[in-house]
Amino acid sequence: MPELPEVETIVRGLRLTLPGRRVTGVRLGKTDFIDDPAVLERDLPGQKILAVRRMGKYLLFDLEPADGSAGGASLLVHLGMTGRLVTAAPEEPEAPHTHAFFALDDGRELRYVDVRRFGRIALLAKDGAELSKLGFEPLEATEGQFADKLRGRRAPIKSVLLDQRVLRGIGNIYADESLWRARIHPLRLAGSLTSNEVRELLRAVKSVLAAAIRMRGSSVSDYVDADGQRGLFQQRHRVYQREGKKCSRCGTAIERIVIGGRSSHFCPKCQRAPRRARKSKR
DNA sequence: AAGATTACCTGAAGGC
DNA sequence: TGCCTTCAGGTAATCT
Repeated sequence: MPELPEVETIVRGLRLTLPGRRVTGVRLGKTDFIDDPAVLERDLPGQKILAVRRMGKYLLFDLEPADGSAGGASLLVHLGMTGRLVTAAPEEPEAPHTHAFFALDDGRELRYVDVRRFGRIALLAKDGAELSKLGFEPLEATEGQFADKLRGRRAPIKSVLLDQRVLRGIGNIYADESLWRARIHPLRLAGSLTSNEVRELLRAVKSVLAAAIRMRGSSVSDYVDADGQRGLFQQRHRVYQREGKKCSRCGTAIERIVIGGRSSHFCPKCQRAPRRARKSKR
């Protein structure tokens, strides 16, 4: 599923061709995941793509109106679980579940494909409050900023890592992998982490995200980048979807539990359970 | 009001 | 073989 490293890889790919292109037409299929389809069809054609950016797991295409005025709107795309953005020649057959076609002035098309339609497309006005609730960009956050976000929170650290208001862009894969690297059990209450643990966790988050970006993301189910290429970081996963396999540090079998409705993978030896959650052992 | 739970959606996988 | 159930999870809505 597309998390920060996957979205970053897609953004870097789209940046090679999209800036400077003008959208010449919009064609939509199913629209139940689009904020206001009529507005998109009416207002997007004619606008020029100035830049392609990422905020957490969101892609943002900064736009300039046809008349060159300073409109400052942006096209927002979230890939949900199964969303894909690909460029194609108009005559190329469309993949199943292709729900949006954006024709470009170089004769090509940007297409949005999404089996489950958990994604989102919206046209944002300039300075919309839309993304203001997002937390820090993980690769730029400081230890102090991260610590402030964790202070007093009584939810499991696993759930807090998934909370986009804390650090934006982390999903289930990188939450589990970060906690393993930092040797912190996913059920630990976020506010109970020591300052050493907070520091180690942020270091782990940054190193795992950076490594995943270098390997062009994780292709677990159906993620591919803007060129249709799979990522490679799934080869480096230490716990995610490795239940029953040996921990690469200590050889103990990886376990899976459900936290907040999400599966969580960890090493029961490297990541010591809080007292409250420890199973009685004889 | 933070934390927990559920709905949304479809295809893959497993059970029988 | 085929039908049924379960699972995957990002986010928003709904609960407690």
